Amino acid sequence: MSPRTKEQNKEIREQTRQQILDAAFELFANEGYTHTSISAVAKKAGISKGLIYHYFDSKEAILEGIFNKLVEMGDEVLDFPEDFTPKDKIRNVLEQTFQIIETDIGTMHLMISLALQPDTFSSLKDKNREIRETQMKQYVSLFRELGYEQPELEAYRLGALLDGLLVGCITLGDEYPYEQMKTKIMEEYVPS
Amino acid sequence: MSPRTKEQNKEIREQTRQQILDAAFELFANEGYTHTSISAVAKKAGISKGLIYHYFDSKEAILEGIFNKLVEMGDEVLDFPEDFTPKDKIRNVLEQTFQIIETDIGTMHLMISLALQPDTFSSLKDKNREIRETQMKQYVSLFRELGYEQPELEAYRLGALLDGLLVGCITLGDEYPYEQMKTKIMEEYVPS
Amino acid sequence: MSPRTKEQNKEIREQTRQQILDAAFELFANEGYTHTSISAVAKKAGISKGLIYHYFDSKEAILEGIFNKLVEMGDEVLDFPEDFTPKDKIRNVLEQTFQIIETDIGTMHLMISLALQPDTFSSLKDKNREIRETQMKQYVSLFRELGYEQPELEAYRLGALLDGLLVGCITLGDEYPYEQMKTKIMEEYVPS
Amino acid sequence: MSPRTKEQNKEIREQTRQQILDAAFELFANEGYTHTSISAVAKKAGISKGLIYHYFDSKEAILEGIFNKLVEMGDEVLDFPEDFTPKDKIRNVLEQTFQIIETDIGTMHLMISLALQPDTFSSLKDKNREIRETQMKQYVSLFRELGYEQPELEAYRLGALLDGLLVGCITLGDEYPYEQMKTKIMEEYVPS
DNA sequence: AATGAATGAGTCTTCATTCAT
DNA sequence: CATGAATGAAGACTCATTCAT
Repeated sequence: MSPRTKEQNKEIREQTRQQILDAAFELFANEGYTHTSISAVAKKAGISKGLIYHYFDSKEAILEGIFNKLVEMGDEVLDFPEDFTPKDKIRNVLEQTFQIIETDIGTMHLMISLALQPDTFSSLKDKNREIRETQMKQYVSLFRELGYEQPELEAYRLGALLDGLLVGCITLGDEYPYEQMKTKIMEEYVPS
Repeated sequence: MSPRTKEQNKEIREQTRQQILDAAFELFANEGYTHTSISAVAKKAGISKGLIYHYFDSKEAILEGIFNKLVEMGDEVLDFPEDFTPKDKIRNVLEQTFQIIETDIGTMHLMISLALQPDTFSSLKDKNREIRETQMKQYVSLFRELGYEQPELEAYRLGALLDGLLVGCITLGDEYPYEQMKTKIMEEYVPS
Repeated sequence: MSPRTKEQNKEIREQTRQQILDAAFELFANEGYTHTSISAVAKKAGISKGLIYHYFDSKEAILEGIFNKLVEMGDEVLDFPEDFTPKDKIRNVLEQTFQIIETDIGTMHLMISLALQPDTFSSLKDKNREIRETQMKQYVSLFRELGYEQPELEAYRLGALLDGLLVGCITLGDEYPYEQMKTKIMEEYVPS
Repeated sequence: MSPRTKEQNKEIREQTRQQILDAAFELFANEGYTHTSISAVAKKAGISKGLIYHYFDSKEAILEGIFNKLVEMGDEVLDFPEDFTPKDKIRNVLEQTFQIIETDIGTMHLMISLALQPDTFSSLKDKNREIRETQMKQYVSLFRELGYEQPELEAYRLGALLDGLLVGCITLGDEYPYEQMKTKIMEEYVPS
């Protein structure tokens, strides 16, 4: 007799949207963006192809949706309690980063491969650049607090080391001496 | 009227093959593999579409061809005169690597993006993995010669640093403090 | 809580129906029938997509609804006071026709483009044909009253002239010497 | 052994292109542009869907191709021998126009319906407008030669009459008193 | 060795229509 | 009476690959 309430609709929308995002993320991460068809996303999400366009304007918009989620994730890394000493902070940052690499390697893989793809997606590239710069600023202020002589350069160095670690993990997988690298890096920045 | 000699034929073959490879590389690097069509490669190489299939079985085969060239390029880095001291060697390796980053950033971009693409052809992945392992072995023996305690780990560490440097250069471009990083890394491994 | 009375319902129905018709007409006229989506009509009418299907069986049915309105409009042209002389009548017909062209060019544009569209729904074509025939009959009796020798043919001639005028206005817009043509036609049929 | 000669290719290209144009024209004219799918054109032309895009950039480009042919057709009407008297000329123009209406009503139908379609195809509209203006200029010079007082207006009047005739033929078909109208118009402009 | 016409499967996207609420 | 989420068929267009010459 009566239409769904606005809240019901909102809930449905939110849920379906998330389904699409989840399905798309898994496929994009595993098969690559280009090799994933909208059909495949729809099938994985258990909905019709057409419905996807009810929620996203285009295939690229889905990607952006995913990216935004990732950005939110990344932002969490940067916050830590106020009473942390600089040393606590850097340890914390490193631990959280390792954590992400360990649990969300797929996410990181998707992010870095998108960032390095030569073609398309300039919007994503800009966003990625932004993320990196934010992160760098955090690192810089950290190294400054720690009394490093060249905090800026140190920030980039740490960034490079972590990016390289990620690249290694992705390309070599289990053959990469991840644990040892982790330990080594930790000792380098947070000598026990 | 006179048929081409076998040598002439071979020469022509080699030349055409190289034309295709060059055209494909430039397009793959600038536009991305997926966004580059065989037609475009043919046009850029100045030959017909059909002819490409006389030289390569498929689009993927062209990519492999490119990759092989890159591998050869990489191998050159690893050779140096016998009379080099270990310190000379590491300096030389670093210098050559920086050289490549500076002059062939496009090449490196293509290589790393292919290596990280989730959907990338497994054959390329294997080859890429191989390259990396070869490189690592070289690094290891170098660090061993230099008397490092954990030569293996140091090798991976250097690899990570250089990969990360590359990622930085690609994503941030001119905004990346490349020169300073270069100096810093040099001083770290080859203190003057 | 109190249910709406039947009359209220009827009123609402009529009003909503009209809203749909108005919205659809404007869009069809400006963007073309094919390029107008039901969604767009719903949005413009300020109602939901589904509701449209309570009032009309299909997109085509909306078009028919519009057409019917147009027919009614056209019928009004044909009525005039009984005490008009034949000359008054023909002047009146012409004036009203010009009036419509001036104020409702959009309407006329839609009508004629629908009438000429090859694929147009046969139901509309029949209706259109009907309209034209009715009009012709009116013209015929007018020219008969006026004592023309070939009233039938004159009717078709006038019809052609007015249709052609319309086509000119539509295709050339402001560049069409509408006012002069109007004067010329008036003088031809109603010499002052 | 050897590839097709350039001439062979050109011939093939020309022939296939024409096949597509013919098939598309027939379908566009009978079913309407929008209702005709590229698939249908391909099937009618006896070729694959993809091949169409080897010859035309888009569906609209096919339409433009057809239009250009039509324009060429129209241009022929405007040429007549130098020794014609003005009266000969106007008779000739009218006769040729009637000829086209009689033999190529489908063509005329397509042209006028495209010109009146509210949406899309501004390029076609411009071309159509151009055609009309060229025609008008011819008419004007003709009426000037014939000594009419208002050659410009007369040109538009004749244009309107012929457009209206066309509209009548299209909408009423066999029921339209075409022959009588033709005679009437001829007598009006070329009194015997 | 070389050409480019031809194929057809696959891609993203749109939209009239239905249906649960 | 009213909503808008959901469907699915259809459409324009792309492109790796094949093949006759």
